[in-house]
Amino acid sequence: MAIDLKKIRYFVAVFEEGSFTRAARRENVVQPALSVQITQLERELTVKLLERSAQGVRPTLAGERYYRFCTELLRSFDAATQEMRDLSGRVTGLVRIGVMPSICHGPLVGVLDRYLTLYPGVELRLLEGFSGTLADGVASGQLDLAICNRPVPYTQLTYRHLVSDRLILISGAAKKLPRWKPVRLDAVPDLKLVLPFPIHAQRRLLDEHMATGAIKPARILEIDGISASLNFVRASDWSILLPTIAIMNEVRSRNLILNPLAHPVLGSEIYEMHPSDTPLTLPAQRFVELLQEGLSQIPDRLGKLDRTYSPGENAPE
Amino acid sequence: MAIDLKKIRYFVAVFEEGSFTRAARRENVVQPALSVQITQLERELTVKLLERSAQGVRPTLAGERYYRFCTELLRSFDAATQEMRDLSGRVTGLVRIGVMPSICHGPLVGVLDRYLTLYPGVELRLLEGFSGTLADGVASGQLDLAICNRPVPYTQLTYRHLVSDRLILISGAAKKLPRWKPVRLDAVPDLKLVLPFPIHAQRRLLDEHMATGAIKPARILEIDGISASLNFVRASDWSILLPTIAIMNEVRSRNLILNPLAHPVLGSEIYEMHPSDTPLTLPAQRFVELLQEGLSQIPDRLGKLDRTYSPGENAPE
DNA sequence: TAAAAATACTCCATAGGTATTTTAT
DNA sequence: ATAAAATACCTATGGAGTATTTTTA
Repeated sequence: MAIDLKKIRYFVAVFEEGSFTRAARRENVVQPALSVQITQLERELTVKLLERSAQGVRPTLAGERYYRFCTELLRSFDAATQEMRDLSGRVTGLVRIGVMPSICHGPLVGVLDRYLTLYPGVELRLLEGFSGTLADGVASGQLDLAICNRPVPYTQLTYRHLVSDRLILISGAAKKLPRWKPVRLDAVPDLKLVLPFPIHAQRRLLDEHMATGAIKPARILEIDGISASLNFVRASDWSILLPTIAIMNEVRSRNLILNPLAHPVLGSEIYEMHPSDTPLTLPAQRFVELLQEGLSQIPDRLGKLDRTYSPGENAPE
Repeated sequence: MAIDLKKIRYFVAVFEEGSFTRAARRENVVQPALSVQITQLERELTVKLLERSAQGVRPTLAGERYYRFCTELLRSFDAATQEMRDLSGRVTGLVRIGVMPSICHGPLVGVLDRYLTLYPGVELRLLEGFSGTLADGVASGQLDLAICNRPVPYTQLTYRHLVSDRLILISGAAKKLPRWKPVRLDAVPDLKLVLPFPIHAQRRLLDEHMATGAIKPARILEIDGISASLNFVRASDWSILLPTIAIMNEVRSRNLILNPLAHPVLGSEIYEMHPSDTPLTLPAQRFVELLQEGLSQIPDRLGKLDRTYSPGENAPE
């Protein structure tokens, strides 16, 4: 009867979905449940919040206003709840994290595993995405935290540098390059390069170097998606430029040839990003710590590999 | 199971009452109900909010923090709910009003009656109190609105002047003063004056005039409470100074003698006061409108009486 | 007529009540 | 020994499910 957080959540869902039926799906209830709850809400408020039609619902002016209030309320409620959980010292609660693809492909696997066993009380929600998407997610409160390259500066977001990485040239075995030998990109003969889509910051950086002639690919292929790209490269004589962390799990793979870049040296900076007005929750802090630990081991290992192992062998058993 | 507004209200009650038992009484539920709800809340938050003892409860640090959040949440929730109700144009919802005693005694009676019949959808909560109490109530969010004299300026409160009134000398019939004849207070022989307690602004004003000799009471009696004072005055030859509005319902009473003040002229300003950051809700607005209407009629009536009726008769039938 | 929402009912989970036990001073 | 909170158990209100009707584009 009275208004409670459930009614408010339901209203937010119906508002955002523009449909009782879709909102019911999202909230894992049945459409009539929402129908009666929203009707009761409107009766309590003595005001119509939504205009119903055969195409779904559109908010009234009052509905728009109430929606803004509801999202604000839920946001501060969730924040307070998490703050209390953090105060207990036990790492529990919900944490929503966005991670850029190269890290998802590389170090995340091991970090995730350790994180989940170390903190069994945590409910983790993970989104793989590019810097722009992730920044939007964090800015809109959909994500608590994102791991990404520094994107177009949002003023309401705080960035913290985690680690500096470098791009490495990755080629299929068919490309007869000397393993581990540093290469000048403008000196690689018949360089056939797989590139990500032009929307990504990484790609724009590469474009600049192609414009100056520091990178002179013979051919270009655009594939968006690390797995797809790597699988293609593996079975061909094409190459791709990725942060070293992205292939940390494939370092031993004999059908990938890895070459550090002698020129140009292409950096890849990895940042942690969260809303400026909300400090990281405890589960989020712990995630960053574990990830940073995982990340900091990479350069060492690659460097060691670089020094120790001769052409013909990527790494030891 | 999940945290909802009910749990939050219960926690606020237990926190404020310092006791499950008292909080249960306040919330109209039974003690074990609160006990399990608060326990569930603590489990959800994974943190102890209250330290239980045989003397009741005291909050933990986390409890203090959560309480601050909860009151803030409930406040903004209630405000939003009322704002929605106002948007509907129908005058509904809860309105909590503080009113100073002289108005309670005088014009409020008729105004209340009209208000309640005009707006049957309104739930009214009324507190009689003095300026200081009322200002505290409004500042702390316990009251939506107060009708009072302008008190010590709170910065977060907005005042609006409603009407100017004057103090009038009210004496028992045993005090043989000429009815309705304006008097100089320093010329009233054997003036025995009933005064309110020194904490009130009104009293401090009178004290100043007594210090300057503008008022020279032969004797003083302190009674706090208009009804008590008037009843005593009615049956004696004592006098009291009150705003004219306070005795508007007793103007015809033969055993009260009323004399406007020729000197000193003592004003009584009546203000409406509410939190600066929250505009008046619709039911509150309507209350002020009705009250102002009721107040503005008083000076006319008294003025008319003053001119028309001779000594020996206060007013017509 | 085909969607989407509303209505009517049935059922069950859970909040709240009653009785009692535990705890701390 | 007393006062307060916790626990155990029971009851009933109300939220959610199922089936169906109503509405409108």
